Amino acid sequence: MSKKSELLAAAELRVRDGGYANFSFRELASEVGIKSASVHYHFPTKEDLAAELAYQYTERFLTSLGDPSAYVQQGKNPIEVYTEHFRHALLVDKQMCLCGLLGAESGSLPEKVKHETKRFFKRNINWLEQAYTSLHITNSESEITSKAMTTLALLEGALMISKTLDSIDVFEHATAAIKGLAEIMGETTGRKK
Amino acid sequence: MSKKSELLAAAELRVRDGGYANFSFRELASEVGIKSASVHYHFPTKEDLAAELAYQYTERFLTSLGDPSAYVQQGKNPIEVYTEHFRHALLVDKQMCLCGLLGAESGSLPEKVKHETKRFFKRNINWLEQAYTSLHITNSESEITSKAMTTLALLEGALMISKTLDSIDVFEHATAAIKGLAEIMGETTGRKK
DNA sequence: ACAAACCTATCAACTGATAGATAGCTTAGT
DNA sequence: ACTAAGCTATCTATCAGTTGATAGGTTTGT
Repeated sequence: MSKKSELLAAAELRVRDGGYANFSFRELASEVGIKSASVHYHFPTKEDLAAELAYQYTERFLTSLGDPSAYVQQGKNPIEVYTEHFRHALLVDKQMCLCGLLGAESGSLPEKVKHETKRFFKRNINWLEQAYTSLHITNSESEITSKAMTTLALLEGALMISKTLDSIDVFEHATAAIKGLAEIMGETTGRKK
Repeated sequence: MSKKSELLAAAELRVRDGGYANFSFRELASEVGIKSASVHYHFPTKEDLAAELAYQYTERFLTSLGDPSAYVQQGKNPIEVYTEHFRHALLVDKQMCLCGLLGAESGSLPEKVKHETKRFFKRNINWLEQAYTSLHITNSESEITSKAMTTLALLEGALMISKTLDSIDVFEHATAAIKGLAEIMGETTGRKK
């Protein structure tokens, strides 16, 4: 692994724990065994480093997710695959979603970093829309968008609260609610039961 | 307003924008017109200041919410009252929920601050449980807990994402889903349709 | 010869925190 | 009524530490 990617890995741990302010060039440098001035060779400014971190995090996340419709063809539910990624963050990584944390701080984030954070959410909503479309349970596009956004918001919120309370309860209830989303929304949006 | 509460007000704006690291004693001091050393008179350490901020935020939030069952008696839905509080943060304050942000950072927060943040969430879940109980739509206690946790997670997540994307869309879809929660959960938990 | 990857040394700025002084108010003792 | 003691809220001055960033030099591989 190159020093550059070692730096990003070290930064990721810190940002997912405490946000943008929770890492310094000196810390990262000493962790990977170089000097702080050398970090500036790879990343001109702190803003650049964090922006690239968020960019690569997004790419890795989406690559790992793969193609939503492929899961359906295998008889798997892509939404369950998606929730498993968040469960992994909570139980294995024991860390926040990088962009969940950056998003919360977005009000005081450098422009490039905020831009990459937005990109993460847009891409994720898009993936979830494709997933719900592939499941072809509901018809209207607005219902699909609604489910996609609700799913993402629920997972980000549940991850944050479960991590804070040191208990998986909120997360488990949230994912149970997502499983019910398919039947739910059809009932309340438009059609009255 | 006393200097102490002015300091807390100034700190709140900054923390709700960028988290624990986004305020300094000097900034607060100069904003309220005293010197940074004097801030230590009111709050021995930064940790103490942030902990008191989170404590008072929680008290103010719950006081403002009032008694959930009282709304039911007035023919109002306390869950809608609750979601309005979050909508106010998004559209009027244009800020995060203080504890939503601190919760995201909880991995690197001083102990006292993390404790107060946990307290916020526990109290809010409790309030929502009372609210869903007062509505007596569903019966089982675990269904009520599930709805309470899901509602909170959804609102915290939706607020964060809507703020980041600079669009109310995610928030609107999330609150619509909460309105559907009553009918939803009964369908999916236990009873099969 | 050249460039990528690193170094040393240093900068100005900012951080939380402390020590010690002061002015003004309140209270208790006589 | 006067004073001594103590509290509240602020100040000046300063500390040691950290921060992101820069200029310019060195090493290493091709």
